[in-house]
Amino acid sequence: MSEMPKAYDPDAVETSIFASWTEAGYFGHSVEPGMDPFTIVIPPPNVTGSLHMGHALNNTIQDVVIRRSRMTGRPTRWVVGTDHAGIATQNKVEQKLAAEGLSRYDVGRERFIELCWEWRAEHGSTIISQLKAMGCSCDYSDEHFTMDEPYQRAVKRVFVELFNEGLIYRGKRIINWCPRCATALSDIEVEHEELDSHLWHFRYPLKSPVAGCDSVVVATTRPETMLGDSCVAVHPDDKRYRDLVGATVVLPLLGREIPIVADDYVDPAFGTGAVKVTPAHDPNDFEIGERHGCEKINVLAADATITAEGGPYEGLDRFEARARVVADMDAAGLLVTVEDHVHSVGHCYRCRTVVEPWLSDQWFVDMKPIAAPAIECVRDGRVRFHPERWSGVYFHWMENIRDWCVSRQLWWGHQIPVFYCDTCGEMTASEIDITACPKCGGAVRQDEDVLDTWFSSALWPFATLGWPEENPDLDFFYPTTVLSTARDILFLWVARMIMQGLKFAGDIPFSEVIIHPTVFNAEGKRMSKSLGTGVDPLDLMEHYGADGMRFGLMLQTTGSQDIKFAEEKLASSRNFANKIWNASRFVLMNIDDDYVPGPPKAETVADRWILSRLASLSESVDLGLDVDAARAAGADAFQFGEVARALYDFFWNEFCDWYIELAKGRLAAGGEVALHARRNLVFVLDRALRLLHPMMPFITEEIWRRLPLADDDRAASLMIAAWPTGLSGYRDEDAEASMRVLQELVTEVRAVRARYAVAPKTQVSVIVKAMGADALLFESQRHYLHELAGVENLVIDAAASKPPHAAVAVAGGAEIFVPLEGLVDVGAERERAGRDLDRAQTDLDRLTKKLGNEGFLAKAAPEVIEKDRAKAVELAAQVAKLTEQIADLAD
RNA sequence: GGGCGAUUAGCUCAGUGGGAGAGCGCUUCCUUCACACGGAAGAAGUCACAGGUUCAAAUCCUGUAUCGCCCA
Repeated sequence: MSEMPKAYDPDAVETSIFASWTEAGYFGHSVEPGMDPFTIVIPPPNVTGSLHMGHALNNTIQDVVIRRSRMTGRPTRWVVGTDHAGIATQNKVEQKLAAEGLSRYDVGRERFIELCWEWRAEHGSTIISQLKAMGCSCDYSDEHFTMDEPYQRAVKRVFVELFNEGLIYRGKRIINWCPRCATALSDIEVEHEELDSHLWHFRYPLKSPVAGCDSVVVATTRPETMLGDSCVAVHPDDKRYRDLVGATVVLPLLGREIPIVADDYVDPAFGTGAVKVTPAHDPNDFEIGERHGCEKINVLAADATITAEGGPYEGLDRFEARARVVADMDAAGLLVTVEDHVHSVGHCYRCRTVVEPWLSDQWFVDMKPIAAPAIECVRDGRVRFHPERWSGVYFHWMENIRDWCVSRQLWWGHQIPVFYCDTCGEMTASEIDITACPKCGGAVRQDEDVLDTWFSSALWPFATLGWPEENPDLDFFYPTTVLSTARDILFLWVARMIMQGLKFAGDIPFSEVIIHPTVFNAEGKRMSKSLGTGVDPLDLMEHYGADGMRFGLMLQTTGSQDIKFAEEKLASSRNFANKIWNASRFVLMNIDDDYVPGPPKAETVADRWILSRLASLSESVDLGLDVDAARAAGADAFQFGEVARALYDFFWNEFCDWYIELAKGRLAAGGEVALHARRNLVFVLDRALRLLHPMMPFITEEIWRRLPLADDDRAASLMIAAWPTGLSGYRDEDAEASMRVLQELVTEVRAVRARYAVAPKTQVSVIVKAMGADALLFESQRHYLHELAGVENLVIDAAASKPPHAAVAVAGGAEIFVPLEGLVDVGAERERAGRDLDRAQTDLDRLTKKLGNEGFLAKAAPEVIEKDRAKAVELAAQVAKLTEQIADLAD
């Protein structure tokens, strides 16, 4: 066995360990009838993407739960792949063309799509290789892409079935138009932002005065849209305008004559109570226009310049047009006033351009019928959110769901499988491309638009398993088990997968949905590459190792919905890895070739204690990671932060700080004593490494392979070794209580040494005044005081009294005297003992009062009362001892 | 306007009814044969604020303030 270096070097092990896992085929999957599979589909990262902190967190979470499941022996499968990301990919390729002075129209649709595939071949595996660097145990032999040929068939099948059922329709509606991307967006792809703007009040003259009134004042936040006004609306009950309903307004600047109508939608309290109505450029105005039969005048072109309808403003950009309209109204004396106004402006979620509500022909999915079963499956608990409160957010959206605009004016994506006949006008949806109209045989042309990328990603959990073909994989692995994702795609993706899974795969797509926290930077701002506020996970892995980054993220993954990224947690995680490395190194250095593996043997208080703590750790890890264990205990699962802390505390504060130190003496003793100490160390280390492996796969694997284990415990890799079970028999409350007393004694003696700066090598004498169980415990474990506190001469005596020139302390029920000839500062000792006394007295007073409270005694749980009584007795004894010590120190 | 979350040590955050905790930072000491990416000891908090429930509140309820997110 090779010597272990003095410090853990992630670079030296990660690549080779990962290669060994790959070569051994551990990432693969197999159908094992009769077994309960554990499946995850990865949220497919954009093919244009590279790993960011959100990916790093989310994929660590998935790897943690899937590695644990694999170790429990369940057949596991982690489906990996990428999303074709319509807008983002198209942008990349267009940018490349632009560098050559070309647009997509110059190369044509067919060539452009070829270029997209080329781009994907060249760049599309970046993020997959980054997942490998993180150690993610995805099945890389089974990689999917949302534009794969079989996937395209699934998308077409879904579209055609929805079409034939009448759940997909085409219509002229107001949609959200991104002028930069030149495509429609669905409602939830628009991000609203409050902006400081103005409310402009315009005077619109009447054609002829009515009841002495010759004009009406309207207020608007988008002045340029007045070019498309086709009526003015007032509330029917608004007395101010009652006489004007039916009158005609002459639209300034253009001279168009438009009516004044009465409509309930108008809020009399907003602005002037009269609103200009632009049916082609506002969804509410569209409704008003429909009700009153007004013209829909489209004054914006696809690139957000003014159309010919805008008369003299034709060709101007929308913001330029706004300025000109305002200026011209002002010049005409029709600008009444300008108020400051904050309003919510929609931006494209891909490019941040201000979107325009715009009238155009688009395809929509009628959502209400497919939403109902998707609401039900969460309501009845078949699908559960973690944390549970996200189900409320889901319900709210699903219950108010609106039709989904699924057409996009892009080239890269799933082209809508609808064919129009130029001869008879028939519209046919077909899974296979057709060239002739099935009705009249005339020539057909396919709809030019593509589907929303989310339309295809909604099929991810079953399309990746081979749907719509019936096959064993789909039967066995669907529904999947866990879906882990960020909250920002709860509606865009998660809800739609649930709806489509139920509708097309006949079952929920997954049962557990983990909504993980969002990672913000240290200032609490969104991480953004363009703003330079991001942190690159690859840099972090370079500094802290993959395990350090993973564990550091897990430490920060608490119930909170935000993480303010704390890099120092990664530093402590790297240090933690090094600590484990060195503890393991110590254990292995103390094992020679003659060592015979064997079961652990709880010979000493320390052995019983560490085994009990190990059992407790095992339970905590299961509770935090296993959904069934958590549910049985009435808790929510997926408590990654708590699990990470439990592992950290066990390894560092219990195994390293105490157990290894306690074992040193026995190792030195040789013979049977040393043999059992070694076996215990190896056993505890083995089980603890298994528990840690899902979070820190590399270092645990590297160490574990070096452990001299019995054949029963061996496996070719820790990755496929058995998950620890059956440790609960090691629980031992007595050993834990004894250990607490011993630790207290050691700590008190160390504190005395530190107080008087006793040199580390100098041994001290200690007199302990103790009786009963404490005395027996100290007697049996007296060597520990020597090993851990440098105590050479320990006297345990129930009748001891304080020698002169001694430092004093109390631990549990025992009094401690440390004679330090010529060193002791009596004043300092008194001060110290006085502080201890104050603290003990305060606690005792509080408890005495509590125990004297009738209400407490009558209503509190008996074990709580008992615990407080025992504590009060101990405190009373301490108070007496400290009082006595202080009196002695007065001499 | 509606909903959700947060407010605990200098910083980042755990802790959901019964003794205020961790990591980092800080102070003192120590390179002792696993580890200085280390060890030992220590200082440090009005648990945002105000009411309420309870024998008992950081924890449950109500309200307020501040910050963040989502929806309309």
